[in-house]
Amino acid sequence: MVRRQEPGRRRPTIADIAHKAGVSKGSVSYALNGRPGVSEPTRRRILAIAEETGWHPNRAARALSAARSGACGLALARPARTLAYEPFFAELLSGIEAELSARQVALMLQIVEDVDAEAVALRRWWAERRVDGVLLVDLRVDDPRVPLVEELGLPAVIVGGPGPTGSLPFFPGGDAIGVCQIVEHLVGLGHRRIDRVAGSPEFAHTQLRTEVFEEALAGAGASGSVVTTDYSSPAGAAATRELLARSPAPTAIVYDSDLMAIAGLGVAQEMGTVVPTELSIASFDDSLICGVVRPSLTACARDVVGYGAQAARALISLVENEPVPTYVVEPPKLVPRASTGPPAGTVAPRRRARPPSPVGARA
Amino acid sequence: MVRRQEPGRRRPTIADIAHKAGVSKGSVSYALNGRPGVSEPTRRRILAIAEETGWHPNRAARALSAARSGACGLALARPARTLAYEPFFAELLSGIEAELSARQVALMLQIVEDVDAEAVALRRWWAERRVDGVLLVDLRVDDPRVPLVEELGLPAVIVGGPGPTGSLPFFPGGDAIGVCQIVEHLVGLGHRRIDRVAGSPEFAHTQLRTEVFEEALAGAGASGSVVTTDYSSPAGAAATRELLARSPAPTAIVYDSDLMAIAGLGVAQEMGTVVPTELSIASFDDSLICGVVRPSLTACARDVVGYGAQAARALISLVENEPVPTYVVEPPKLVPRASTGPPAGTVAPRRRARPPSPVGARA
DNA sequence: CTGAAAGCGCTTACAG
DNA sequence: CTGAAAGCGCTTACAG
Repeated sequence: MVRRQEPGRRRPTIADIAHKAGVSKGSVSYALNGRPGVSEPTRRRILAIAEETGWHPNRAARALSAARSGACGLALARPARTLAYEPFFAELLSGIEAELSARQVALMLQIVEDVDAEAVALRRWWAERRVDGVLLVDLRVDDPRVPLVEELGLPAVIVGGPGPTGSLPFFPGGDAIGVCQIVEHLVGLGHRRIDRVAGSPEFAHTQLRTEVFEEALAGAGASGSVVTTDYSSPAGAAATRELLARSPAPTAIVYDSDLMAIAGLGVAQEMGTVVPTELSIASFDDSLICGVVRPSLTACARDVVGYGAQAARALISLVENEPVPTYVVEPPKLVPRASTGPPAGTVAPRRRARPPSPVGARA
Repeated sequence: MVRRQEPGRRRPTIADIAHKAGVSKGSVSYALNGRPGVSEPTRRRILAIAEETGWHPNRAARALSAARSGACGLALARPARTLAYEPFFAELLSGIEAELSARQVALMLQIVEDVDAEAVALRRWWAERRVDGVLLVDLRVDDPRVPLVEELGLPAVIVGGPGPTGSLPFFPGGDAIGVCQIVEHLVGLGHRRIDRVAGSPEFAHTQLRTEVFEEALAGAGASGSVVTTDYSSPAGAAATRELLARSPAPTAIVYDSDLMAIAGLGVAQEMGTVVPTELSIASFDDSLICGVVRPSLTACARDVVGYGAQAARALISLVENEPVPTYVVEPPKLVPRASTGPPAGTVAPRRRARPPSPVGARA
């Protein structure tokens, strides 16, 4: 076979090292992988030559013989610009990336149309041996990916999953605790009519939030309804308009994402509804934006970077057949800001807005 | 050789297909790759079997024989959470990802400490044949990566580069035009003392912006100074404090990133400096945040997602030895908002702030 | 048009 | 401790 002539420098192989060291390729491989089967002096000589020639293993060759690709996959069925607009995913990716990079594991990231396309991507990665394992986010009720990875024997970890699903390790995203904290906060301020602008109902975490939301309201003697959306700003705006037009109107609205909360705040201001005097607004995820918009937004802050990092670490352990480490992330924390206050007509004292520059201390 | 027993389903290989079709592996390879050398009926039979068995090429095997990894690399010397906090990178990555995903090309992404670590990563990727090419961002003056990739013969494309560097295709990031637009806008409003809070001076695009900024000021008979930072919020805040304490104080400050502009706005508000009456603020990149902060921020909007997509496409062409497509991105566009106005004492009419919810229309 | 074979660069049992 | 060899799953010149 004749190879296409490559431009650029030639890469040394173990054959080159074996030749220089006067030993076989097998010995070189043993030495380089720290395995028994070579004498200490030989090992040192081989390592020195590898070092001085700048040898690194050809990943394709190693993957082919070791049946290990050194990559993990994440297929995401969200709009293409989600990475740019949803802080949640940028943060999650940041955490995943840090963990994988540190271990020289590559990430296959693919943005697709829908769940079915996700399954297609997973199956192809598996068939191509492109990845050693996958991260599953945005779990759906009866998600087809779960039985698929189980059938294929493809190591997988669920991130931000609502709870145990099939045999897969799952890493909860703090949705239940977060919703409780927000409702408690609002109820504590005196609200009894609290609506929620939710994300896509197809996602299991949306359903979990809804269940917890309704239970929490009932438990507190409050009421409210849930409008689901596709997470887009326009949908968040439309839902807000709809809720504010109802009678009786809610005195507080909870949003499933910062993007929608901002859109909702804009609608309220357009409609002349004063926040928080006439309407309290609370949001999820506490991205940078919550602290700088006026009024600043009360939000539930989750350690999303931590979720990503821990899930990635767990997946690596799973792939290596090591015990999956225990999940330790910061619990969600409610950050009260200027967008929530007692409902109109209440005598409870107004909280003061926080100083105007919480931003400077963040990055 | 005995393989580790893999759990899960067995993946079909071309040998399986050859066996089922009663032909040689070579014929299967030709048929599957759409090459001459097989009769049409045979080809169809082979394709049907591949389809029905769910065959996909083992990427490692293909990479090993074709000397092509099917991956591109991006090493980034920025703080670990940059992806989460700097909208520029999330948007760039979003564009790159969309383009690569569509062509089944993987992305190796690695966040490292400094330029030297970037070079180490590139060299390792090259030696491991991990990537077929790399994207170079945050180009520095006399960047060591340029001679390195040239020496290695590693296909590379510069993204957001200031201009031609070595033999590499470069994709300018609109820095010069953007700075001009901002200065023109401010000068047009009557400002004559305009300072700038810049990013890291080590980056070539920072230097380019500085040159253009100073020329533009001089050309307009205005003056001002530049303070460089590490792009962090605290640094942006500190620089603002320093500039506002000077005498004469600037009537306008230009920021190199939204993150720093927001921090600067916070400082101004803390110091009781009214924006835009006493101080105009303009920023770069126009992320979501610019439209929702109060006052909303005048910013130069660049098509960062487009930069990423085009650079990725160009890199793929380069790797495939095809002609690199022409660069066509939206030019930067100044988006005037409420944070800029005539300097105090000017009689020019105040512009009105835009309606409060430009956000709802965006996502 | 088709088959048999070599080769990509590793890993790893198996003999010496 | 060391070497020779087979094998991972492809691609591709070379003979028939």
